[in-house]
Amino acid sequence: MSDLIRLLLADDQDLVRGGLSALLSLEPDIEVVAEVGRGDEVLAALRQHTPDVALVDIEMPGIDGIEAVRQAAGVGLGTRCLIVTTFGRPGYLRRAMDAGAAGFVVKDTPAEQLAAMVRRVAAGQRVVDPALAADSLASGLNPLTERERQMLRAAADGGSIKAIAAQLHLSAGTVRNHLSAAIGKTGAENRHDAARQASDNGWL
Amino acid sequence: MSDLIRLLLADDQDLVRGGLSALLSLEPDIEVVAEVGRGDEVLAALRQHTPDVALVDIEMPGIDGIEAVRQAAGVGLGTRCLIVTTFGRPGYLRRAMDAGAAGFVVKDTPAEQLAAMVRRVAAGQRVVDPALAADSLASGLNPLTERERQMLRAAADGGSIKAIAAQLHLSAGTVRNHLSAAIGKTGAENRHDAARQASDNGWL
DNA sequence: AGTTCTCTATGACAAATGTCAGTTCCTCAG
DNA sequence: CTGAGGAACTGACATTTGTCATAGAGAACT
Repeated sequence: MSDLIRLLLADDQDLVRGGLSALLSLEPDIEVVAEVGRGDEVLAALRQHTPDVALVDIEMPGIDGIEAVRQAAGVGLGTRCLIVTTFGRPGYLRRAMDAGAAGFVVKDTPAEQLAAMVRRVAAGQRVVDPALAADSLASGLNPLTERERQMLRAAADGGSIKAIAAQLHLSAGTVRNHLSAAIGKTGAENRHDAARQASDNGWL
Repeated sequence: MSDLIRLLLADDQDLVRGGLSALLSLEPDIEVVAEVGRGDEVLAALRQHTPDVALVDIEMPGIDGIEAVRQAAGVGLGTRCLIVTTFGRPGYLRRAMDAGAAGFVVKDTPAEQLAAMVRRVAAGQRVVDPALAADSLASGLNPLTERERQMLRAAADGGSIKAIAAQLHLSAGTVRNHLSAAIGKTGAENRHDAARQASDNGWL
């Protein structure tokens, strides 16, 4: 067991990444060995630096942080991934853990606790925000089919049903049926409401 | 003129605030004298600590950062405010400068430049992201009336026209007319599209 | 082989929505 | 005082949207 934790930082906001780097570099037992600003740069950086822990944001250009973690878990480099995100959406937590993340914290966690969480993840423990874990269990599994998620993602841009149908190469009637199903499952009033709720739950 | 810049940090995300604090504390000529996590705590902290510069996020609970800057400018404490935000929306920049901000930067600014910007603001200069300034000029003034903005804010939650009418104590027909006007002004297809576009421009 | 689920699609119906024309009231600049 | 413009409202109209019944094709599971 090494006494120095080697860390990779992945966050698209330069100022936030730099801040976290400064914060963690204050710890004597943590060394930031690499920083990336895009999800699709994570895997290459992991291969090059083989850090002990990767701190990964979800919202990033390229691929999102959860996909990046999935890729990292697939190649078996042994890096343990800690998701750090702005939005504590229940579905995010579940998807992150399914993808092989070792931990999940939101960005309004007290700054003093971050280093402790990194150490726990490095030591092989799982770290999860307790309140968020409760939410995740309460909100249940994602009830939407893949097709319904596609419809809601397209609907979130604000276009008409005709536009969505053209975008997905389907008939307008089919789009309406899928959206109607999604509205029913989410308990929403209309497709925009449904898209918002599904997004808030991290289902898209 | 003091050789030590005394700084206030206002950001609702504890991890980001802590990171920025660590980042700026590395600079020998900058001292973080106070941190707050809500917009409505800014004014009291300014009064208590009278810092030279305040670094203020826009998205915060209580009141937003732009309103906090307006309050700060109103009482004439001499603190110069630098807005630091996630979203580089044209309307935000204009509103921030109107409120009396001394500078405006987005969170994907390179971390190494932050201290330099704080120094420039402390020295009495104005600091504005050039690309954003161009966008702001190109996008023009907010074409929406106060009433239309209210409608769009309410519509963004996804409710029906009836729900919006009840919320604002208006008849459904009036709400439809205002929304129709807003749709026309934004060139949107429907009210949800209009709400999204107005929000992206920082008009709400 | 049968069951179940998803995806696709059509047609019909009711409700919600967007548009338009026209009116009243109020405020503010000239 | 007058005119311009915004806010509020009504009624009428066409379009869009949400719902439902129905149905065939394909995949997965028993």
